[in-house]
Amino acid sequence: MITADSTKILKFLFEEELLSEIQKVSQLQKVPKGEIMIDVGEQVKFIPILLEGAIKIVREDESGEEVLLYYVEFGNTCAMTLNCCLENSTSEIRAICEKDTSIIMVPVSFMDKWLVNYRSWRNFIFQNYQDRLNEMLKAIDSLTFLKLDERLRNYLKEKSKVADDSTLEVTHLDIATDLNSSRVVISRLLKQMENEGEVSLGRNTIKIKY
Amino acid sequence: MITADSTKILKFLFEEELLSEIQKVSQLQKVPKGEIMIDVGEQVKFIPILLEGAIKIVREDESGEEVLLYYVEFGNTCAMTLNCCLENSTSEIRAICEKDTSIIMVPVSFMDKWLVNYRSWRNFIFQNYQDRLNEMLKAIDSLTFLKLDERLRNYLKEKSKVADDSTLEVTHLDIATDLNSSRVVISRLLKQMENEGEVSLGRNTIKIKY
DNA sequence: TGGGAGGTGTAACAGATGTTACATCCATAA
DNA sequence: TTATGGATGTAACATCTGTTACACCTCCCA
Repeated sequence: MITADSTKILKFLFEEELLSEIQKVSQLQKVPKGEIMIDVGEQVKFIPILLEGAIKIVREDESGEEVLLYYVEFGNTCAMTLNCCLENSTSEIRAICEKDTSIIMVPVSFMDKWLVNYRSWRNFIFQNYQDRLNEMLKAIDSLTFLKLDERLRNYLKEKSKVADDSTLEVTHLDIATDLNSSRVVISRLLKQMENEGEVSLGRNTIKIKY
Repeated sequence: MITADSTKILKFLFEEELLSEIQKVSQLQKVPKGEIMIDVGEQVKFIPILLEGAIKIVREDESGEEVLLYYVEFGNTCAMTLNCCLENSTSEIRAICEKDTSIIMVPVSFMDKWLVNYRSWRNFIFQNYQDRLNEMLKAIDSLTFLKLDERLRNYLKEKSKVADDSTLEVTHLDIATDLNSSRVVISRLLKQMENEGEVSLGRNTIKIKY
């Protein structure tokens, strides 16, 4: 059970009746920046809907190497997570809070009933599957068709959009991890970009110039 | 309208009543091997369900470079296509018949109604979204974490599985296109694999040895 | 029968990315 | 203040992948 106020900001997504159902059965969770919300191999038994903040979704292989898949933002849920809710399997991905974040957690058991009863719920679920598929496609495009320097540019742009700030607090190693590259390579490319006047670099900060 | 026989082989997926609805409103389409079923930028107004054969799904960028995403086989549909059915947008991908193929084409307009009325339809749709997301994840893993030689091995294995034949009819150029690489590189790697006894090569054929 | 198109083999080279090694700088805790 | 760990800069080199060029083969059609 959560307060009616929490759900009110989702009223652009769901009708009044569904909102009050959500309010009755869900829990509110606040997770601070940097914390791991869901890790690879964990069971997930709730559908997370993001009220505030942003979540970074990354994929990890057996040897511990990572790659960033996409971000989940306000009013969205993570379809990769729906996946393992429904199949009762474990998470294929890691979800890390990119900012301080509030989430509504809806028990999986309501999924099917609401699909039948609420058109807005159906729309919500399908819209999310579609968005996630499109994000995955973007990731594949980037990995397949772009050189690392272009991937880096896109990464910085995207991260700056999510943070809503043209100055990023991030280390070269962080970036290397997200792009599955190495720190030296990222430093090299960033220095090049600085020389071209695209960014200015400082300790733990990158300022993007337009 | 199609024959009842055509839908009967889907009875492991749908209940009797839904099967007869599908039969009433759908069309059967046969597409020969090699033909493009759906191309990038096309409108799609039906949900394709595969009765027979296999379909290769590839992504293309602006400059005409390609990469193979995954195969769709018997009893499945292509969630990337559902995508553009529902959004009324155009296809982000190209679907090419890998074998002679029969498809049931269900008009999009029934999608929502059946979601409400048939649990088996809901399961079908969600299972397909999940399968596609997992395929996309596999593609990302492969692109991110594997060297080209391993990607090539996986490619040959997968293609042989879909063809149900350990001898593939394929040129080095075909493979290079699917993996977004170049013919010379693929020839080089294949020759290496032949020297290691993993495959034997002939004109237009690759035989996989275990 | 001759010739062209497409498929394959191979060498030499180029460019992008990853690795290793080491220097320096900064922030902070002891 | 000093010591320590993390962040960054840079050089030298290794490796993987792509490119260009050319030879030769097979198939098929004019």
